[in-house]
Amino acid sequence: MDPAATATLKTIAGRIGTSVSTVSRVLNGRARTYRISSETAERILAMAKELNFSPNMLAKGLRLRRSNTIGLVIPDISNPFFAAMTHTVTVEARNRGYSLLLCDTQEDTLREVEAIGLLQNRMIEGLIVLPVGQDGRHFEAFTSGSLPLVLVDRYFPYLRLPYVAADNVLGALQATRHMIERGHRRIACICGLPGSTANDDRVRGYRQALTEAGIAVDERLIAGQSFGSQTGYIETKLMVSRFKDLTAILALSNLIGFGVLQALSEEGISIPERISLVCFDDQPYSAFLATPMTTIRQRHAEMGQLAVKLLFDRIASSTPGEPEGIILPTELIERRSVRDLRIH
Amino acid sequence: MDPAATATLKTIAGRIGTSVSTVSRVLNGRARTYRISSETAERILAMAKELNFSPNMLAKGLRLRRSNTIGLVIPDISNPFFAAMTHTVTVEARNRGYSLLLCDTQEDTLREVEAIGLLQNRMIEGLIVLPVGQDGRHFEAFTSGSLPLVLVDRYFPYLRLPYVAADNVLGALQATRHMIERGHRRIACICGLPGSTANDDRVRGYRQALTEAGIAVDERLIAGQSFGSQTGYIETKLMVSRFKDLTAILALSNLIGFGVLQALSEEGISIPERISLVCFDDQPYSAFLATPMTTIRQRHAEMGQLAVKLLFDRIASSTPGEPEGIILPTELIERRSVRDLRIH
DNA sequence: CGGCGGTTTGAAATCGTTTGCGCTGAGGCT
DNA sequence: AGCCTCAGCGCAAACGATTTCAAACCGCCG
Repeated sequence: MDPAATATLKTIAGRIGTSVSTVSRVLNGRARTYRISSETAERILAMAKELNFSPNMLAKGLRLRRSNTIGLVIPDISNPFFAAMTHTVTVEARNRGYSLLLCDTQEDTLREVEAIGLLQNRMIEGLIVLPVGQDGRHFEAFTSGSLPLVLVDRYFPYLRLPYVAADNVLGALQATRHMIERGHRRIACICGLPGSTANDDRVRGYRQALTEAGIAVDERLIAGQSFGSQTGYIETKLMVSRFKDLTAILALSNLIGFGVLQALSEEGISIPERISLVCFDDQPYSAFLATPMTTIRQRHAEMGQLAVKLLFDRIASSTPGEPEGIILPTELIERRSVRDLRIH
Repeated sequence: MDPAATATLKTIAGRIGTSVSTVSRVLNGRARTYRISSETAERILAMAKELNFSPNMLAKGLRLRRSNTIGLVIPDISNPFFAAMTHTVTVEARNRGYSLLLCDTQEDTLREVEAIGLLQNRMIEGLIVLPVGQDGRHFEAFTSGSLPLVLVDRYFPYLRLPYVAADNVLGALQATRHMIERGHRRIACICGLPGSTANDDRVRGYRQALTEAGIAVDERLIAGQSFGSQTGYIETKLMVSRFKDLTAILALSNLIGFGVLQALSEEGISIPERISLVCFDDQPYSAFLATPMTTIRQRHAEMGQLAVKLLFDRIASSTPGEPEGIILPTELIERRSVRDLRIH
């Protein structure tokens, strides 16, 4: 019924009356170089097709010490930003004949460490990690280049590892300047995971924009501990009740943005009339929101493609070379969630 | 520096001065049953820890004929509906000690077939597929139960295979009835991939609701060929220009909904004043759209969990038993995108 | 007729694990 | 003394593929 499940080199060899070596050589297209008679070769090919043979990748991987597999470790696939990245990575990997082992760490460093260990046992040839980002010690082992690794979105400046990330400082600068130019002075910054470059760079951009405009940074206006929507919700509730003079919010992720939206809507605060808002991560729905959202676009498709390219470059060349860090510019997508305070 | 990469049973055996068999047995916790002296066992354990040993899963899989891996085949991870599903599947798989091989078929049956073949070579122990759904012939081989498979979201009624899906007929019924009850008679249905149960059942529900209300089904009001946003965009443009008496649209997916939104916004048609809209798939952003969207919620988290449960039940029990089909009810989430024509 | 060269193929080792079976030596029983 | 039992472990064969080394066969030359 299904000999496919069990057809092996030996099966073919047995039926043809030849040895496994010959079969292997023919099936790997080495018939010529090993001078297998074309008659034998054809019979083997025919039989392989008939039995619907395809090689056991485990055995192959064991022998060849390579598995044709790469690993992808990601904090949370249900986040559309990560999902988009995953999409391009799977497709690119497939195009190169590689399979993809996926781990979702749920934004938990411990699970991240576990996942990476697990993947290594599976003899993956390369690893793309979107790290949780607070702690990077478990990546030190990779600086030797034993297993190609590329970091995406968040990275560790003190580790010599290739990465591709968005220019988070620039993004926050663009967002904050945009609001300042429109007359905003009291701007809250609702943050993600402290310690991650994605967060800290954004906060730095925010501070810088304020400072260069001669506005004192009010530390109480900087709050938040994670990239989830709860952070946005809670911090917004607190902010609007505490600081009546607040006119704008910078949300450091799309999920945080949701929380802000929810809280503002519950409080009956309208955007942008009472509070202006800029969110990180442009999304398909951003334009269709009640107030079309002004956002900072990160080029996630390009990030994914670059990560794959970087990774396969390293897989291909045995000499790793200098690890590159690629920073992609961000872009401000202006819609209607920022009010111009100068008019009126 | 990193002996981890190369530590093997042999390494440990060599250092301790014992045989690999003993090491294997101890490391598998079989010390007692094989009567290994506790002294030897402890030395082995200690050495394993020291060398940071962890077994080569390829070799293990080859020998044991099981890889501790399952496969997930999905049309498009960047679609939030699928992303949410993927999230629960990865997490559940991990909780059971399994890894996850992921394939994105880009809604292409050919790639789907390829992907499934590839995964089988990797000796996966089970497979969850969200099929493209038009053609299911390549699933026939699985009805024998050789490799546990569960279908999600779309399925094939003529194949005896376990599946978990939403009650699409019900969903469309709920949506269409909702609109009819509010006085709508001319309701367009913008469809996804014809031939897939997800699409066809929804269309059936739409027809049924119309029929039971005594409204003649106008075939020209049923259009669309794919679940993507372009379908929504194009068909909406055509519909509104052709049928001036149209008062409502049923969009059979969240992506189609985006297209509808875009087209309507370009045409300057307001929701729900001129046109009412109900979309399949409730999303986090649905409530925050310009017009909070009335949607049909499918319980994707439950679907993912059930799929995993079904799959592991089949993996665990060698006797497959009757394949179960599980249909999850849908739920209408009423917001404000449907106008009540009876008032006013 | 021995050896050589070219052609076609096979045997066997290897990758890292697991596991059925059997070996060895000590002690006890008759 | 002979035999059995049992603790404690090792040998070797798998799993399915790749690859090195060399064998077998042929014709042909000297």
